[in-house]
Amino acid sequence: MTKEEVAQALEEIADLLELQGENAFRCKAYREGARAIRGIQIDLWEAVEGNTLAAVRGIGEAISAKVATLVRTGHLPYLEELRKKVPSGLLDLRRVPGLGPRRIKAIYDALKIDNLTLLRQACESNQIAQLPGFGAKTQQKILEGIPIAEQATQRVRLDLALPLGLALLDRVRQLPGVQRAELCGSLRRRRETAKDIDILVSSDAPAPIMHAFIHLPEVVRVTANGETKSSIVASLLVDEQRVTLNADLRVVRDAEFPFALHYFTGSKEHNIRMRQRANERGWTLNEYGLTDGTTSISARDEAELFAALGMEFIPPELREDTGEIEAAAEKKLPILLRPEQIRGVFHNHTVWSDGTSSVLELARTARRLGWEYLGIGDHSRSLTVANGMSVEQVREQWAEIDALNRHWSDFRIFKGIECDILEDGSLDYDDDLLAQFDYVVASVHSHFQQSAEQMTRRICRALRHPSVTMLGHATGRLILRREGYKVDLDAVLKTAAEYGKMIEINANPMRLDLDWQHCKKAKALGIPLVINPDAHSPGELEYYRWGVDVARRGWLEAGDVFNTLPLGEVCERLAQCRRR
DNA sequence: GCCGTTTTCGGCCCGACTGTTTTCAGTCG
Repeated sequence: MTKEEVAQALEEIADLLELQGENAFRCKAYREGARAIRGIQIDLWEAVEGNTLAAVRGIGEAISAKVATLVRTGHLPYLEELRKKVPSGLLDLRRVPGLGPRRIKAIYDALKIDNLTLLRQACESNQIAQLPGFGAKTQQKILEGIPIAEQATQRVRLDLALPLGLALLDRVRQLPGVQRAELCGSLRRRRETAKDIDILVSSDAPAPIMHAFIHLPEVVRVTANGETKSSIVASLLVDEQRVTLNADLRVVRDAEFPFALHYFTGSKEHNIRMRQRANERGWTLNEYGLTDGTTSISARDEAELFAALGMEFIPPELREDTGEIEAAAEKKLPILLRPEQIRGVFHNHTVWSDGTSSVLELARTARRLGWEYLGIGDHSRSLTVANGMSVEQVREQWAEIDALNRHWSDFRIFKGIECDILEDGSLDYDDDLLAQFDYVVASVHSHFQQSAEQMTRRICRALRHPSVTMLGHATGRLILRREGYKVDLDAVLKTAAEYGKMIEINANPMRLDLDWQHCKKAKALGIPLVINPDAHSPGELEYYRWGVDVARRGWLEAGDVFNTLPLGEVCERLAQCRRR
């Protein structure tokens, strides 16, 4: 049992106790326990055997005993008993925004509703609004939240799906008889979420490959098994989280591979336009080839396929029919940003607020990544839940960074802040202090439910502040979990352009915010984008790669992204921003 | 369930918001 699995078991206990109406602090204690388990530095097995678990803050006698049982046996009778008492569907209801444990329990006790389908029916027949403590508005909110909850159970975030896809691809590539193999579909295009994994293989002998595929160790169920196509349900631990997804394998002959690769990569909209283009030239394009009915055009790879239609190679990330076909025909596609062009990042958290490591630990990792600079942007004072920094702490942190900066001549730590944009668009410290940071990331962390007008006015006001350098996570969305706040992003972009402000691509795979669609708009307005991992630990600095994917989908080139600049130019530009 | 120079019982972060109420419960961050 991994720490993560133990932590998830404790969280499940918390969820189930909550749904039973258990004392909220008792539930919270299990959540704290889960957090503590995730945070312990030593090996879990050693901690259990050495009997040191109960000494960890947040873990007492009861939880350490349960963890010991879990680690030693892989089971926990207490949890299994709880599961029997609480219908499993109630956990799905927790995904509905605005539905917490108490309302779920109330709904279940009154109407025996234990799944999303029954919940929708009850809303539609006006039964929820009749319950004490509920009303028409609550019922409407629940009804609107059900699709979000359903979606959350169907799609999987890219950062979880891609490792599973790559693991399967790696297995497939090892199989005898496989000539070429690639991931296709939304994973290849690097969409934010995936609903399945598509793998394409070329081979002259599909049968043994099919057989091997459905017997891979990751397979938990076989849903289809034909001569050239098989479907499975695959499962893998990714970052200690269990990820389960459908996966399809298609086998074609090697001459067909480029056409099939293009076809199965999509998007559907892109493919339709490509087939239209082929038709205009008297050709037919499908997954097996490009032909005029009598002769077929051969292509060794996708580039030759595009060339046959008079186009540049279109990188998979651009294949959304948002202008890439026309640009490729005119040979005007952008030269997309590459991960190795990133030279540093801003907006990262340390133990000064809610991060897990010191400034020094983050800086060491940044240097190992080959970067020239690292920006620290801890939380500002209002965000007490994230241990936001007081003015005194800000000054202490500056002293620490100044001291560290004396160690390196080829590396620089910038003194930044992730400053809360308060309810009215003012900032969280006075102007004098703000002016002394190397840069300021301004972010919204409160009053999410303001009207679009209020929120837009609020963010635009913050952007006009002379000390603000860049806007953090522009919409606050959490992928598959929470919609962003209502805001007129076009107006925000316009203001950013007008006042010379940058906009962050928050590369945390749960956020990816600014999204790729708006990156394109920002680029058109000449707004510099900044890829920020929003790291809360050294390992999370690597999140920047997900931000590069967003940038690529947003047509960004190195010149559009601020943190591709070398240290000297970054210093100059930040100084310029402060003088304005 | 956890914790302890307010301590072994009685707190536990808390303010804002929404929708439901007519003073408050539930949810969220």
